[in-house]
Amino acid sequence: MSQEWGRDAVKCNAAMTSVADALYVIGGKWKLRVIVALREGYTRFNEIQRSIDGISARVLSAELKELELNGFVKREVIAQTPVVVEYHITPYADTLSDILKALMEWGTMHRDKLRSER
Amino acid sequence: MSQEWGRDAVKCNAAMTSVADALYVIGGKWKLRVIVALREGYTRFNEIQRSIDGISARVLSAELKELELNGFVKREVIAQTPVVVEYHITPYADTLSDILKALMEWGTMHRDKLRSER
DNA sequence: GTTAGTAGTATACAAAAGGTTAGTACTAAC
DNA sequence: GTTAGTACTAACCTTTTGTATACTACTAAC
Repeated sequence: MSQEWGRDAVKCNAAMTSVADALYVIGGKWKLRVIVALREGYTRFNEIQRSIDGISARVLSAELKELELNGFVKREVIAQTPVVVEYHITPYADTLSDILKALMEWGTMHRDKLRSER
Repeated sequence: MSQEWGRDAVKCNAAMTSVADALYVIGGKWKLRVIVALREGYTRFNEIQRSIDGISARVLSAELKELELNGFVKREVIAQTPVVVEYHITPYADTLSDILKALMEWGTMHRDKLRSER
Protein backbone atom coordinates (compact mmCIF):
# COMPACT_ATOMS: atom_id res chain seq x y z
CA MET A 1 0.00 0.00 0.00
CA SER A 2 2.77 2.43 0.80
CA GLN A 3 5.37 1.32 -1.73
CA GLU A 4 4.00 3.51 -4.44
CA TRP A 5 4.70 6.99 -3.16
CA GLY A 6 6.68 8.76 -0.51
CA ARG A 7 9.69 6.49 -0.61
CA ASP A 8 12.18 8.03 -2.98
CA ALA A 9 12.63 11.77 -2.53
CA VAL A 10 13.47 12.63 -6.14
CA LYS A 11 10.66 10.64 -7.70
CA CYS A 12 8.44 11.90 -4.98
CA ASN A 13 9.02 15.56 -5.78
CA ALA A 14 8.25 15.01 -9.45
CA ALA A 15 5.12 13.15 -8.43
CA MET A 16 4.10 15.92 -6.06
CA THR A 17 4.39 18.44 -8.86
CA SER A 18 2.08 16.33 -10.98
CA VAL A 19 -0.36 16.04 -8.12
CA ALA A 20 -0.24 19.78 -7.56
CA ASP A 21 -0.90 20.38 -11.27
CA ALA A 22 -3.90 18.11 -11.20
CA LEU A 23 -5.28 19.68 -8.04
CA TYR A 24 -4.77 23.12 -9.52
CA VAL A 25 -6.77 22.25 -12.61
CA ILE A 26 -9.76 20.68 -10.88
CA GLY A 27 -9.50 22.56 -7.58
CA GLY A 28 -11.59 25.45 -6.39
CA LYS A 29 -15.22 25.71 -5.58
CA TRP A 30 -16.76 25.47 -9.02
CA LYS A 31 -14.56 23.67 -11.59
CA LEU A 32 -16.06 20.23 -11.16
CA ARG A 33 -19.60 21.57 -10.96
CA VAL A 34 -19.16 23.34 -14.27
CA ILE A 35 -17.75 20.19 -15.86
CA VAL A 36 -20.70 18.23 -14.55
CA ALA A 37 -23.18 20.80 -15.85
CA LEU A 38 -21.61 20.59 -19.29
CA ARG A 39 -21.72 16.80 -19.17
CA GLU A 40 -25.39 17.03 -18.35
CA GLY A 41 -25.87 18.75 -21.66
CA TYR A 42 -26.13 22.42 -20.81
CA THR A 43 -24.33 24.44 -23.45
CA ARG A 44 -25.30 28.10 -23.15
CA PHE A 45 -23.96 30.59 -20.64
CA ASN A 46 -27.19 31.48 -18.89
CA GLU A 47 -28.34 27.88 -19.04
CA ILE A 48 -25.19 26.72 -17.30
CA GLN A 49 -25.46 29.48 -14.74
CA ARG A 50 -29.04 28.59 -13.89
CA SER A 51 -28.13 24.91 -13.53
CA ILE A 52 -25.40 25.60 -10.99
CA ASP A 53 -26.96 26.86 -7.83
CA GLY A 54 -25.28 29.98 -6.49
CA ILE A 55 -22.68 30.67 -9.15
CA SER A 56 -22.37 34.26 -10.34
CA ALA A 57 -21.83 35.28 -13.95
CA ARG A 58 -18.43 36.69 -13.11
CA VAL A 59 -17.20 33.44 -11.59
CA LEU A 60 -18.76 31.26 -14.28
CA SER A 61 -17.11 33.37 -16.94
CA ALA A 62 -13.72 32.97 -15.26
CA GLU A 63 -14.17 29.22 -14.76
CA LEU A 64 -15.15 28.64 -18.37
CA LYS A 65 -12.10 30.56 -19.54
CA GLU A 66 -9.80 28.45 -17.40
CA LEU A 67 -11.45 25.22 -18.46
CA GLU A 68 -11.06 26.27 -22.08
CA LEU A 69 -7.38 27.01 -21.50
CA ASN A 70 -6.90 23.54 -20.05
CA GLY A 71 -8.60 21.89 -22.99
CA PHE A 72 -11.70 20.66 -21.18
CA VAL A 73 -14.11 22.99 -22.90
CA LYS A 74 -14.59 24.27 -26.43
CA ARG A 75 -16.21 27.67 -26.88
CA GLU A 76 -18.18 28.16 -30.06
CA VAL A 77 -19.71 31.42 -31.22
CA ILE A 78 -22.71 31.00 -33.46
CA ALA A 79 -23.33 34.08 -35.58
CA GLN A 80 -27.06 34.56 -35.39
CA THR A 81 -29.21 37.36 -34.16
CA PRO A 82 -28.78 37.37 -31.27
CA VAL A 83 -25.28 35.95 -31.17
CA VAL A 84 -25.28 32.67 -29.30
CA VAL A 85 -22.31 31.06 -27.61
CA GLU A 86 -22.14 27.33 -27.00
CA TYR A 87 -19.84 25.61 -24.60
CA HIS A 88 -19.04 21.96 -25.15
CA ILE A 89 -17.02 19.57 -23.14
CA THR A 90 -14.16 17.88 -25.00
CA PRO A 91 -13.21 14.21 -24.89
CA TYR A 92 -10.15 15.27 -22.94
CA ALA A 93 -12.36 15.89 -19.92
CA ASP A 94 -13.00 12.16 -19.83
CA THR A 95 -9.38 11.63 -18.84
CA LEU A 96 -10.38 12.98 -15.42
CA SER A 97 -12.64 10.04 -14.73
CA ASP A 98 -10.07 8.03 -12.75
CA ILE A 99 -9.41 10.99 -10.48
CA LEU A 100 -13.10 11.66 -9.96
CA LYS A 101 -13.81 8.02 -9.29
CA ALA A 102 -11.05 7.84 -6.68
CA LEU A 103 -12.13 11.10 -5.06
CA MET A 104 -15.74 9.99 -5.01
CA GLU A 105 -15.01 6.63 -3.45
CA TRP A 106 -12.72 8.08 -0.84
CA GLY A 107 -15.11 10.91 -0.05
CA THR A 108 -17.97 8.48 0.47
CA MET A 109 -15.83 6.21 2.62
CA HIS A 110 -14.54 9.12 4.71
CA ARG A 111 -18.04 10.46 5.22
CA ASP A 112 -19.26 7.06 6.39
CA LYS A 113 -16.32 6.80 8.74
CA LEU A 114 -17.02 10.17 10.31
CA ARG A 115 -20.69 9.28 10.64
CA SER A 116 -19.96 5.97 12.34
CA GLU A 117 -17.61 7.66 14.79
CA ARG A 118 -20.18 10.11 16.05
CA MET B 1 -15.87 6.25 -20.42
CA SER B 2 -18.69 8.61 -19.54
CA GLN B 3 -21.18 6.14 -18.11
CA GLU B 4 -19.79 6.36 -14.61
CA TRP B 5 -20.64 9.90 -13.62
CA GLY B 6 -22.65 12.83 -14.79
CA ARG B 7 -25.67 10.87 -15.98
CA ASP B 8 -28.12 10.70 -13.13
CA ALA B 9 -28.65 14.01 -11.36
CA VAL B 10 -29.45 12.60 -7.90
CA LYS B 11 -26.56 10.17 -7.79
CA CYS B 12 -24.44 12.83 -9.29
CA ASN B 13 -25.08 15.34 -6.53
CA ALA B 14 -24.22 12.80 -3.86
CA ALA B 15 -21.07 11.96 -5.75
CA MET B 16 -20.15 15.62 -6.06
CA THR B 17 -20.49 16.06 -2.34
CA SER B 18 -18.10 13.18 -1.78
CA VAL B 19 -15.68 14.64 -4.26
CA ALA B 20 -15.92 18.03 -2.57
CA ASP B 21 -15.26 16.42 0.82
CA ALA B 22 -12.19 14.69 -0.50
CA LEU B 23 -10.90 17.83 -2.17
CA TYR B 24 -11.49 19.78 1.01
CA VAL B 25 -9.43 17.35 3.08
CA ILE B 26 -6.43 17.10 0.78
CA GLY B 27 -6.76 20.48 -0.90
CA GLY B 28 -4.76 23.59 -0.24
CA LYS B 29 -1.15 24.37 -0.76
CA TRP B 30 0.47 22.22 1.91
CA LYS B 31 -1.66 19.25 3.02
CA LEU B 32 -0.12 16.67 0.73
CA ARG B 33 3.38 17.96 1.31
CA VAL B 34 2.95 17.54 5.05
CA ILE B 35 1.65 14.02 4.58
CA VAL B 36 4.63 13.21 2.39
CA ALA B 37 7.06 14.66 4.92
CA LEU B 38 5.54 12.50 7.64
CA ARG B 39 5.76 9.44 5.40
CA GLU B 40 9.42 10.18 4.85
CA GLY B 41 9.91 9.75 8.56
CA TYR B 42 10.03 13.27 9.94
CA THR B 43 8.24 13.37 13.27
CA ARG B 44 9.11 16.59 15.08
CA PHE B 45 7.68 20.01 14.41
CA ASN B 46 10.85 21.85 13.48
CA GLU B 47 12.10 18.83 11.58
CA ILE B 48 8.96 18.75 9.47
CA GLN B 49 9.10 22.49 8.95
CA ARG B 50 12.69 22.33 7.74
CA SER B 51 11.86 19.49 5.37
CA ILE B 52 9.08 21.43 3.65
CA ASP B 53 10.57 24.32 1.77
CA GLY B 54 8.80 27.59 2.42
CA ILE B 55 6.20 26.57 4.99
CA SER B 56 5.85 28.81 8.02
CA ALA B 57 5.35 27.62 11.60
CA ARG B 58 1.91 29.19 11.66
CA VAL B 59 0.74 27.34 8.59
CA LEU B 60 2.37 24.04 9.55
CA SER B 61 0.72 24.21 12.94
CA ALA B 62 -2.68 24.75 11.33
CA GLU B 63 -2.17 21.98 8.79
CA LEU B 64 -1.10 19.48 11.44
CA LYS B 65 -4.18 20.30 13.50
CA GLU B 66 -6.46 19.73 10.53
CA LEU B 67 -4.72 16.52 9.57
CA GLU B 68 -5.08 15.34 13.14
CA LEU B 69 -8.79 16.18 13.08
CA ASN B 70 -9.20 14.14 9.93
CA GLY B 71 -7.42 11.14 11.41
CA PHE B 72 -4.35 11.24 9.22
CA VAL B 73 -1.96 12.25 11.95
CA LYS B 74 -1.46 11.32 15.58
CA ARG B 75 0.08 13.90 17.90
CA GLU B 76 2.08 12.55 20.79
CA VAL B 77 3.56 14.61 23.60
CA ILE B 78 6.61 13.07 25.22
CA ALA B 79 7.19 14.43 28.70
CA GLN B 80 10.90 15.02 28.84
CA THR B 81 12.98 18.07 29.42
CA PRO B 82 12.51 19.71 27.05
CA VAL B 83 9.05 18.52 26.15
CA VAL B 84 9.09 16.87 22.75
CA VAL B 85 6.13 16.42 20.43
CA GLU B 86 6.03 13.70 17.84
CA TYR B 87 3.72 13.58 14.86
CA HIS B 88 3.03 10.25 13.24
CA ILE B 89 1.04 9.37 10.21
CA THR B 90 -1.76 6.87 10.77
CA PRO B 91 -2.65 3.87 8.60
CA TYR B 92 -5.75 5.80 7.58
CA ALA B 93 -3.58 8.07 5.46
CA ASP B 94 -2.84 5.05 3.26
CA THR B 95 -6.46 5.10 2.12
CA LEU B 96 -5.51 8.18 0.09
CA SER B 97 -3.18 6.18 -2.14
CA ASP B 98 -5.72 5.63 -4.93
CA ILE B 99 -6.45 9.34 -5.12
CA LEU B 100 -2.79 10.25 -5.13
CA LYS B 101 -2.02 7.66 -7.76
CA ALA B 102 -4.78 8.94 -10.02
CA LEU B 103 -3.78 12.57 -9.47
CA MET B 104 -0.15 11.77 -10.13
CA GLU B 105 -0.81 9.88 -13.33
CA TRP B 106 -3.16 12.50 -14.65
CA GLY B 107 -0.85 15.36 -13.69
CA THR B 108 2.05 13.74 -15.49
CA MET B 109 -0.04 13.05 -18.57
CA HIS B 110 -1.43 16.58 -18.61
CA ARG B 111 2.01 18.09 -18.26
CA ASP B 112 3.32 15.99 -21.15
CA LYS B 113 0.37 17.02 -23.24
CA LEU B 114 0.94 20.72 -22.59
CA ARG B 115 4.64 20.29 -23.33
CA SER B 116 4.01 18.52 -26.64
CA GLU B 117 1.57 21.24 -27.70
CA ARG B 118 4.07 24.05 -27.32
C1' DG C 1 -41.76 51.96 -24.59
C1' DT C 2 -41.23 48.38 -21.15
C1' DT C 3 -39.85 43.81 -20.25
C1' DA C 4 -37.16 39.85 -20.99
C1' DG C 5 -33.71 37.30 -23.06
C1' DT C 6 -28.84 36.82 -25.47
C1' DA C 7 -23.61 36.86 -23.15
C1' DG C 8 -21.15 38.59 -20.68
C1' DT C 9 -17.92 42.85 -18.08
C1' DA C 10 -17.02 46.44 -14.33
C1' DT C 11 -16.77 47.79 -9.86
C1' DA C 12 -16.66 47.18 -5.20
C1' DC C 13 -16.61 44.42 -1.34
C1' DA C 14 -16.06 40.29 1.92
C1' DA C 15 -14.00 36.14 3.32
C1' DA C 16 -10.52 32.77 3.32
C1' DA C 17 -5.88 31.34 2.75
C1' DG C 18 -1.37 32.06 3.32
C1' DG C 19 3.01 34.90 4.55
C1' DT C 20 5.96 37.76 7.81
C1' DT C 21 7.67 38.99 11.95
C1' DA C 22 8.06 38.75 16.53
C1' DG C 23 7.54 36.69 20.87
C1' DT C 24 6.54 33.01 24.66
C1' DA C 25 8.78 29.76 28.11
C1' DC C 26 11.94 26.57 28.92
C1' DT C 27 16.87 24.27 28.68
C1' DA C 28 21.53 23.28 27.45
C1' DA C 29 25.79 24.47 25.52
C1' DC C 30 29.55 27.86 24.95
C1' DG D 1 25.16 35.90 29.79
C1' DT D 2 24.50 35.07 24.95
C1' DT D 3 23.18 31.86 21.55
C1' DA D 4 20.58 28.13 19.89
C1' DG D 5 17.21 24.69 20.10
C1' DT D 6 12.44 22.77 21.84
C1' DA D 7 7.23 23.85 20.01
C1' DC D 8 4.56 26.74 19.16
C1' DT D 9 1.10 31.32 19.19
C1' DA D 10 -0.24 36.32 18.24
C1' DA D 11 -0.64 40.14 15.50
C1' DC D 12 -0.71 41.98 11.30
C1' DC D 13 -0.47 42.13 6.21
C1' DT D 14 -1.15 40.51 1.41
C1' DT D 15 -3.05 37.63 -2.00
C1' DT D 16 -6.46 34.84 -3.69
C1' DT D 17 -11.07 33.58 -4.15
C1' DG D 18 -15.74 34.34 -4.24
C1' DT D 19 -20.09 37.47 -3.88
C1' DA D 20 -23.26 41.23 -5.08
C1' DT D 21 -24.92 44.58 -7.86
C1' DA D 22 -25.11 47.07 -11.65
C1' DC D 23 -24.26 47.82 -16.34
C1' DT D 24 -23.32 47.20 -21.62
C1' DA D 25 -25.41 46.34 -26.32
C1' DC D 26 -28.38 44.10 -29.03
C1' DT D 27 -33.20 41.92 -30.30
C1' DA D 28 -37.83 40.34 -29.98
C1' DA D 29 -42.17 40.16 -27.86
C1' DC D 30 -46.00 42.51 -25.58
